[in-house]
Amino acid sequence: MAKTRQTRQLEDVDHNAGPDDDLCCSFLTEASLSEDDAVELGRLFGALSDPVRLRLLSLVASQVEVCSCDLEGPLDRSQPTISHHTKVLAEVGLIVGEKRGRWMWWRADPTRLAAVRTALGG
Amino acid sequence: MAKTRQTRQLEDVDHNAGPDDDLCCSFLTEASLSEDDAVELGRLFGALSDPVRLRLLSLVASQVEVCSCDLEGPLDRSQPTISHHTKVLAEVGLIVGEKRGRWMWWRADPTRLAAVRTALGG
DNA sequence: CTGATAGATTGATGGGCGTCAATCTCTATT
DNA sequence: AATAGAGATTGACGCCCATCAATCTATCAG
Repeated sequence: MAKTRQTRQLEDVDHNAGPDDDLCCSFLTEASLSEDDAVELGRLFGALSDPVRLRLLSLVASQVEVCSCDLEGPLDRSQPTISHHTKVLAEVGLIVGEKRGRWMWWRADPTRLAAVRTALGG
Repeated sequence: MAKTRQTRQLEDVDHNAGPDDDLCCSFLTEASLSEDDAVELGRLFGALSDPVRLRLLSLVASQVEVCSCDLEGPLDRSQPTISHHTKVLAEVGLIVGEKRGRWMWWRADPTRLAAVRTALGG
């Protein structure tokens, strides 16, 4: 820490953001992000930080619905790996799955993507 | 891979995206992301996936300019750790540094943030 | 020149993540 | 009931990352 410069403590926020809450309105460029919001946002960006997951999301988002079985080929990854990535994306709400018969169908949640965009200063 | 479903190979893209190119126009929800774009975007999101870096960026972006020495306090991290995080953010172009005298001053690059937003489907 | 300070770099450590083989569960088909 | 296929789970392996102490470099004050 320096001596003659403006500083700003964050601390003491008491911000009880629920588990997977919608990061309400955190405008990254407006005020200092609360610690909890930062963790939540970080989780979202973490889910987006893997190239395979990004292409997976891109595949799902560019169609109405995509079956898990149709991801292994284009993404060139094993079945367990695909299952892992869909799980990660689903856990942060970027995609939503529905099991029909033997197949798992995935849809993108545009609301969630928009939330990320907003957090970035939409 | 399944049998009776639409598939789409990506491969053979010959996409020679430069080192730290501006991810031109990748609209996540429109077409399948190229492998190179996915790697580049992933790097950006990776830089944003750490809560400390998000708060750091938030601190910098909410002001005209912030000195490194004024980050250790609010972020509650050691000097080497702050230096590491600023480096990561600078490497993907989210912040830009300028050394003046003994101090390092950081600015956010709104263009870069906007690029991420666009890639998300702005 | 000397001492002090801001920041970068290095090395070490602990933890998390991407990947796949093997296995398990569930569903549909015969 | 038996077989086969789709997806989830587990365990293991290698790699990357966040963190800090120690050190190095550069800049200013005296």
